[in-house]
Amino acid sequence: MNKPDQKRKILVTAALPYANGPIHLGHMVEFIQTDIWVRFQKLRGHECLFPWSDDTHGTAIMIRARAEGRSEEEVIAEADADHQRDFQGFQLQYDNYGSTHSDENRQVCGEIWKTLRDAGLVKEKDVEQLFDVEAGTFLADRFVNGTCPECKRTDQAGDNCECGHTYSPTELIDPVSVLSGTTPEIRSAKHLFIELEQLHDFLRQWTQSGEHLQPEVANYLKGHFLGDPDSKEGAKELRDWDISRPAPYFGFEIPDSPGNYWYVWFDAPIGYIASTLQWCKKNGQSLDNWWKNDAAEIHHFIGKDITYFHTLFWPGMLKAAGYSLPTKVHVHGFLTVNGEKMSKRKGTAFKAATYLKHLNPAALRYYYASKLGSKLDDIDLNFEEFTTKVNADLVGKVVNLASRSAKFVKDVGLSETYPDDGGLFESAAATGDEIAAAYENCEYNKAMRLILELADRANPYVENAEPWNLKKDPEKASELQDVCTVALNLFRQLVIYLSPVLPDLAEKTGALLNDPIVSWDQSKTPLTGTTVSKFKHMMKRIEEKDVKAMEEESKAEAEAAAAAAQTAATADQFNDSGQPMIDEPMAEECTIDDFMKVDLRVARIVSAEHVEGARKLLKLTLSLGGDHRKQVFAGIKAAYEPETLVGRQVVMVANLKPRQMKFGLSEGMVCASGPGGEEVFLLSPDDGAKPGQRVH
RNA sequence: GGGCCAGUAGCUCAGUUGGUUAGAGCAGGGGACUCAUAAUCCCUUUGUCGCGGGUUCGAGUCCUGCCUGGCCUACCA
Repeated sequence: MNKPDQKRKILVTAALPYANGPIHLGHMVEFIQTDIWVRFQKLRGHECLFPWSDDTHGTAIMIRARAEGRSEEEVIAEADADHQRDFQGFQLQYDNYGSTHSDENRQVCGEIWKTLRDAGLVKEKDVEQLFDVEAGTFLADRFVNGTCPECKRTDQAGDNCECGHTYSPTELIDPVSVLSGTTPEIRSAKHLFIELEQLHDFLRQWTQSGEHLQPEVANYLKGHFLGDPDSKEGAKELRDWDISRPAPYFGFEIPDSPGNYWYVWFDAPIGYIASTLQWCKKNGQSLDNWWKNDAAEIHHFIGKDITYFHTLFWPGMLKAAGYSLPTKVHVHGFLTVNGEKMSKRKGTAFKAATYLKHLNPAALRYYYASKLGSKLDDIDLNFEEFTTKVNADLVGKVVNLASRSAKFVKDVGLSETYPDDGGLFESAAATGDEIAAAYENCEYNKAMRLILELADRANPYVENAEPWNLKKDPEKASELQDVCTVALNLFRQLVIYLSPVLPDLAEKTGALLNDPIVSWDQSKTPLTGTTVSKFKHMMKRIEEKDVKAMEEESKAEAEAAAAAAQTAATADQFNDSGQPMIDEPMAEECTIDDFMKVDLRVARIVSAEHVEGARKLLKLTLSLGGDHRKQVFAGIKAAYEPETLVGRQVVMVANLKPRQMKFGLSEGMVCASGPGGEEVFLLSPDDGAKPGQRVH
């Protein structure tokens, strides 16, 4: 299809990491897979662009921001920084890193939306959904628990029960909002839908052509969604896709539908385009050159869980909006750890950052490469295998070639002409096409196998040539140089083949032989006549203690998180630190009369605002019920966003003598604990307390 | 419940359109070497190819039933 000597224009994407959490080694399977493919294409001399982005919208981010008392923008900015730090740690080579909460994304979403409207694909329908009155939000399924209408099991998820039944959250018996613990009410709201069925014929043709998808994936779509017009059951109708959410929602408001927002799955994949647009602006290119150009290929790398979105909605949207369709969607399986599903609770959902503290990114890149094929099978991270594989293959076989021969030619460099090596170099060069095909088809495991077979031929060559004996005889100096020239060339050839996986090793090899590795074609011609630098260690062996240290740390993180969650949820942990009492020792004994002098009252915050010029203060208006209002300046600016405080009940000192402050009169104090700054924790009464009630 | 995928040596996997005694790496056993990060090289043990039927001159490979595991099952991000 594509001749190897033809320069291709390739746009590659990986799934956009969600801004609601850290990157773990499961994510890294896909990101490393994508990065290897991108580096491979560049090495082959193709023009390859990898625009990437955080995925930032949706209810989950909104809820999290509220819970943490800060803005969504703060939450996603922090996630963005954390994600990119991890990606750089793993040597991922993306060209642009955007955000789905960007101007570019809003713009492209708007343009695509308009074409969908104009094409008559959008329709409105009323949807009944559970609404949490206290939290003031509609509840996505996962934010509701209740009793299964079928088997009456209690405490089941909003859309399915462990008995296997699926239902709508509105059918739940005794539904409870997991946000507030209150009983939500059913409310009807207008939603916007895309009538995907209008694109049925196109989607069948596109998914079943055999060009764009792995056969299992095409099969899955046919069996599940599209049906088969030639079968007994016939074609199935594609359901309408609900792409709007009513306010409040963190996302983009739909321009022609005020109060409604695009569902995160509408704007997330458009983030691929928006990130490309950002890159184009910086580099003076036209977006259409990538996204509306038949000569440009588009490749998506995704996990099998999001197949549906990328193989039906996404091509449907692109088609309707006049953009290029994906050339290929590459779907991969999940990561298991030591044969089991990753578990945050058990601490086997290793964070990328935790891994990087203890281990070399190259090791994981190689290990994943050696396991990844073109199928959807899950791959397993087994640390014993990981250690032996990296040590035996990379250090023992590949790097060893350089480490056992480079120092013999440090002073003389490589021979001027490439010596007779019995055809080793040439046959390994011939294997290059097969290795390249394996990379191209995402069969990295096959590529690694082929490369290691070559390494298994190179080491015996050195063994038989015995350079360490040649060294002893000054008359055999040129023979020694020749043997090492062969060994180093075989080594360099392997490193070129491995360079998409191990960019770091490629760079060090370039430095050793004073000829940087920049192109796949360098594997076809031996390097001669260059000087050879002093050999330095290129890759460290993996030590068991480092693996153990990472496992321990991850386990400790998991336990700490679990303990924190439990303390918060049930206050059932009595192993609290003694530090606060040390920081602030007990005050002098007081009498009940002393205490009664202080009039503590439940109050509701009815307004909260920033005070211009104040560094620490927020201005609060507190209601004690009826028309009793108090104005209070509280030093909690660093810990709370004003919007999150409104409506909240707190405990205040109501009879405190008013005090004239720089910004106005303060008529009381809100009770809070903590040392100050960001560490301030307001006191709140339990549910049922009423503003104005005295605290005894 | 329905669907997709997988099940080959202790472990990780290769086995092309069915064709001779089923392969590799790691691990295990024995030996060699000492240039190299206890690295390397040579030799070597191990299989009811998940189970049962069927098609065929011939099945790991095709069909079928079952068992086991992973995943998916659209308003979940």
